[in-house]
Amino acid sequence: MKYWLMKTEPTTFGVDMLEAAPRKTTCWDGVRNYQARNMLRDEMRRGDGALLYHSSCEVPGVVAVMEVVRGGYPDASAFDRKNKHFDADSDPHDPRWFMVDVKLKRRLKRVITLDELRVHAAKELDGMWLLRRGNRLSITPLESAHWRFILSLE
DNA sequence: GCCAACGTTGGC
DNA sequence: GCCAACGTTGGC
Repeated sequence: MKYWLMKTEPTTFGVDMLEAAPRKTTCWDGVRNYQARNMLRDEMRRGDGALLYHSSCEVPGVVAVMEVVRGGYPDASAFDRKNKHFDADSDPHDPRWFMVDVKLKRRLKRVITLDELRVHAAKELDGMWLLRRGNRLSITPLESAHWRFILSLE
């Protein structure tokens, strides 16, 4: 079992919308980056843990714990002409983009902010993807020790 | 295969 | 809105 951190802009899709979704579950579609695609397709499995992170908002930070309830499968939004993430070059018989399903396990009691995570960047959270300079990947792996430490801050 | 131009991300 | 950092594109 692996752990992940998944970024989203709350104005586009945040924890409120996830909580309101049927069975508090959603497909995580629209990822159009090859590195992230490879993780979605090859590495993310049912049962993995994922932290939900809000970016580009007033207080960026970790807001919830999720579980991957379905491993990588083709991202249907790539085939939908009307979808913002439509990709004419993605062949349904050889899909280019993948997604997973995630379910909200619980909201954190409070937001664990980016600022707070940074405090520990050189020690407990050394090597964490999110804290690396210039990192823009929307899905990143999380070491289990980092997962535990972040949740211990709650 | 190089690399300049361009687009996107995301904190501030 | 600014801008650093990075990914992608496309001419050569």
